Amino acid sequence: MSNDAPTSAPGNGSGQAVAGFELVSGIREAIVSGTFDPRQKLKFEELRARFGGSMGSLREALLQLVSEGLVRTEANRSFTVAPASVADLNDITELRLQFERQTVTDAIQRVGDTWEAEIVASLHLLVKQASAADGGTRSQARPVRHRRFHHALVAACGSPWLLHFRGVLFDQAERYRSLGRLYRREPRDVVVGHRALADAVLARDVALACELSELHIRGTVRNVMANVPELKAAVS
Amino acid sequence: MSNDAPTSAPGNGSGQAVAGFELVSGIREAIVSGTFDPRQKLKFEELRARFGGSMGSLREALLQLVSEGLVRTEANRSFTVAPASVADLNDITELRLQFERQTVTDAIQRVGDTWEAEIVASLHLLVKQASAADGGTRSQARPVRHRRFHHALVAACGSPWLLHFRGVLFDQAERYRSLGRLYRREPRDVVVGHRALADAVLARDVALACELSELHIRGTVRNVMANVPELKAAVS
DNA sequence: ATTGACCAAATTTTCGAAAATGCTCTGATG
DNA sequence: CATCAGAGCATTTTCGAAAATTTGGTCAAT
Repeated sequence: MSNDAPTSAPGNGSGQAVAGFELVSGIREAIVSGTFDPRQKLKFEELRARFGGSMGSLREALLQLVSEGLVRTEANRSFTVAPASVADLNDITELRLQFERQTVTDAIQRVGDTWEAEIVASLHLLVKQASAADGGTRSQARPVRHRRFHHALVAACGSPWLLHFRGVLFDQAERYRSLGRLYRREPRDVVVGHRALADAVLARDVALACELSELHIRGTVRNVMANVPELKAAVS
Repeated sequence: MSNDAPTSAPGNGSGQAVAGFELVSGIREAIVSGTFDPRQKLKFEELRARFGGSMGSLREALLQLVSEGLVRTEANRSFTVAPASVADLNDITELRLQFERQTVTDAIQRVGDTWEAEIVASLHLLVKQASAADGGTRSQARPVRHRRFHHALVAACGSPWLLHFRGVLFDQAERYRSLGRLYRREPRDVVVGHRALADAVLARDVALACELSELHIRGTVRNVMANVPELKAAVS
């Protein structure tokens, strides 16, 4: 989906990259974008045909995705795509609201030049690519830039671990977001909402930033719920 | 250290086990207990001598530990033990306090028979083994039972993801706890504190349970800070 | 008709060697 | 004297085959 540093938990050093990168992002992309259905069994043979890699590499990639929560496995049994459900989405959403509030508030209270610059820069990239009707590159780069922008907003937050957890949930949400995009006709306007959010943060308006954040998150959820047929009825 | 289901992120199904279990817990134990120092380089050759396993298995185990935050790695570079620092401990502690409050409060508000039973049972195991001077089994089973008890207290909480994050931090804290035990002469009294906590939860006393929780966590931290020489001065 | 055991096929897990990559020491050059 | 390039060494990463485990089906017994 778009991790520059896959599932690194923060101790207090910097993030890290892990081998088999292409594989991981490839499979993640397939899961997130709905190419593989929830609960589907992931056979090594198939994966190997679609993406390259040997047994070991594939195994590592899948294990990585397990730790991200996109794939499930029991000992000596096969790997399956993690199920998606309304209950799960609700859980993720409520926590996201909480974490986003906390990190944004913290981040705003710690001023920083490079931090502001990164917000402006990532926003620029996001809107620029939203306006370009360049379909090919768009579908690929879109989640990456979206992720980067939202990360920039809260990156100055003082707690590496809270930042990490926020990131995990953001990625999980990306899966549901992507599901929503799949069933939608006209693309939502990503520019105005994000620009307002950035302005609020740069203006150090905590209350406004929190409110816009909540609106943003809830809006996404509402959209997904309305557009994805499987989730309307699906329980488990 | 004591995961029954290593680093499984919760979607909404159940937890999962992953292969190479012995290896993972073995290395984790070595890191948590301080056999391997923070920032130490983990050479495959050494690991292979101490624990069994082939290249691939070891690699998988280490990758697993990376996702747990106990090991670091950069692409095509070696694995190292995650650094430990005061800043990290403080971050973990603050979040733990928050998550523990939330989960305990939630759990108490959802009554449940099997839940109460599990609390009583796990507490029984914990105190029973605390009184036994059976050193051999103790050092092995201690963290497992400790973990199980604290998990039982909050297991009824409605949010799988919050429960997951709480667990991650609990395990991280176990590393620092273990560091503290290493340098301490007489063992702390684990019985009274835990029994009081259990009583408060079973009596549905939210305020008291939260307070005792906070005391418990802060007490651990204070102990670690006071007893571990490396952390007194260590910055990075 | 249902249960239990057993065999065969399919799939996963493990393994150590081969290939690739990063690291260090030496020697040469500005 | 400091810096840089190259070769040799150490370590990691990748790979596909062998071993181990699960799954599904068949047959006999209750």
